[in-house]
Amino acid sequence: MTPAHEAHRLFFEIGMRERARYGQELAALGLTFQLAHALRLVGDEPRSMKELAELLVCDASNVTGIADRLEARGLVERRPAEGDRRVKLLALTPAGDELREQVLAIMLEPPAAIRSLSRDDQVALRDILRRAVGD
Amino acid sequence: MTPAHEAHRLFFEIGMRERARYGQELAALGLTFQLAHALRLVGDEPRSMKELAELLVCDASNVTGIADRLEARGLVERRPAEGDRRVKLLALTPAGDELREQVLAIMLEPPAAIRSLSRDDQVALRDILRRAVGD
DNA sequence: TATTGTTATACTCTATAACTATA
DNA sequence: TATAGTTATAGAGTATAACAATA
Repeated sequence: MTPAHEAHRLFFEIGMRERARYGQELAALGLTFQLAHALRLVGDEPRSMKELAELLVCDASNVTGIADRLEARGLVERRPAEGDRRVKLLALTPAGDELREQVLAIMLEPPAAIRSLSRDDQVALRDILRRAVGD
Repeated sequence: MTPAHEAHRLFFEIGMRERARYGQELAALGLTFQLAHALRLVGDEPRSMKELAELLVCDASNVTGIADRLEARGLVERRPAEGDRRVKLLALTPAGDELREQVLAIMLEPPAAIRSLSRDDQVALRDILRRAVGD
């Protein structure tokens, strides 16, 4: 097994653990991954439904339901856009903004596997991953 | 942003890209991630439904449907287990074994981000990830 | 009584296609 | 005609609860 293959295997293993961790923690907030992800994206700035579909990499028809579920919980609201009456913008409510902060805390928390590394290893890992994504 | 946080962000980014890549490639084989994952796990050795549920980290009731879909496509078969007539073992058919090989080729292929690294970086990444998962 | 697998039910995520109201 | 959003529909993944067969 090459170093690249073994690195990938370990990468995948850590990723699966993470998926389980934040899945559980988001569920404790009553959120699925998709809803949490949408909440993150809407929070950066108000988004049209179409924009959100592109950011979520899903068909536009799904965004109706995602927005419905977020809106039903009072986390976002649909607003008319200026200049084009077809467009609706999704914007966070105060409650949505508050919950989004908790989502960010969960999603941005480094995995235990990374936290367990020495400071030097964390820096080396960051530098290698920067090169990997082509910085 | 700490090195651990940035490493996590980059890690997550590579993971999302990978998810999209193998999602597409598995779809070309007519498989979802869950079905492909189940096929991988069954292939190592015949598994009882309960075992498979544990390995997939899902409720046992889901495995009935997963097994149904794989069986409908002739990829696995249910076999009686010896010694306990409640238990059914899932085993690969020859067609399932063949498709599983293609699944493994897709899932074990290192991400482009890792392949693009120098040999030294690949080795360093592997070693750091080994330490991260606690080897 | 407890366990294995199944069924029934319900919710979410996903895509495609058809529809509406705008542009 | 084309686009933004919706609705209808269908399949897959998920969980809970109730059930049959077996232990």
